[in-house]
Amino acid sequence: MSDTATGRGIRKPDPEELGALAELFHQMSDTTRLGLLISLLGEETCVCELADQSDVSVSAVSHQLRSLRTARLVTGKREGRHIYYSLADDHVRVLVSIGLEHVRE
Amino acid sequence: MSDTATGRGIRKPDPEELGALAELFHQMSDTTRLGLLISLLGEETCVCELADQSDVSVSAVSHQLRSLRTARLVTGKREGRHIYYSLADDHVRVLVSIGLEHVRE
DNA sequence: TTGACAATTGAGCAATTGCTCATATATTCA
DNA sequence: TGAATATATGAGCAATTGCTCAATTGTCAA
Repeated sequence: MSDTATGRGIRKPDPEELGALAELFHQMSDTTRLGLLISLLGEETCVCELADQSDVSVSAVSHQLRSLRTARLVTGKREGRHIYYSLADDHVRVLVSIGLEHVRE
Repeated sequence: MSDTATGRGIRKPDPEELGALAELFHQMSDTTRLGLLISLLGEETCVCELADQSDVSVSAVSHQLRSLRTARLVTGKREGRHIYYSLADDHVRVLVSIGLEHVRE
């Protein structure tokens, strides 16, 4: 069997995958970005509303959304003056869910 | 229902939980620490062997293990001159697994 | 066109991070 | 005891980070 290296069926990542994985967790490691992601677990939300919900400036939110966008964790679509952001896929939902389970136990 | 705020059954974390969650992901956001955690997905391993497997110094590994220990992601037990580290619980395994799924898709 | 609102962007700065190097502690064995 | 090995730790430094502030772009409506 090829995945005994890590036990229980996880194939050890090569350096490139390791870097990408670290980057994924890095995006979720800051309270501002993590808060944005958690807000987006619900419905798609515009920047100004995200800024209201968190307690950081619109500018700071926009900077962090850019980071999340570049890392392909969120996507935005313009509707008139507003840009509505949403989660790019469902992995974030699962990661947050497991993470919270850990933190709350 | 109380968990619609985030959709699909995740209750929104309070600020303290948010901080703890960010800290959890922070521990996994550095390639050195993440590499250590992934090494520990297999069997418990001593510091010198962890240092061999990664490509950082023993000192750097020890520093990062301290960080992981403080965050309660790993535990160490001494056996003679060696200290064998292992994962504190199974959440890391699941997080790495889901994360890799995301990165590899 | 003009004004107001929404969002992005770049520069700059304080705080944090992860390493190295030197030193200290712990354990075993001769 | 003293030497050798394993690990931990503190200081210090370069690199990174996340914010603010000011300026810019995009969109709508009067």
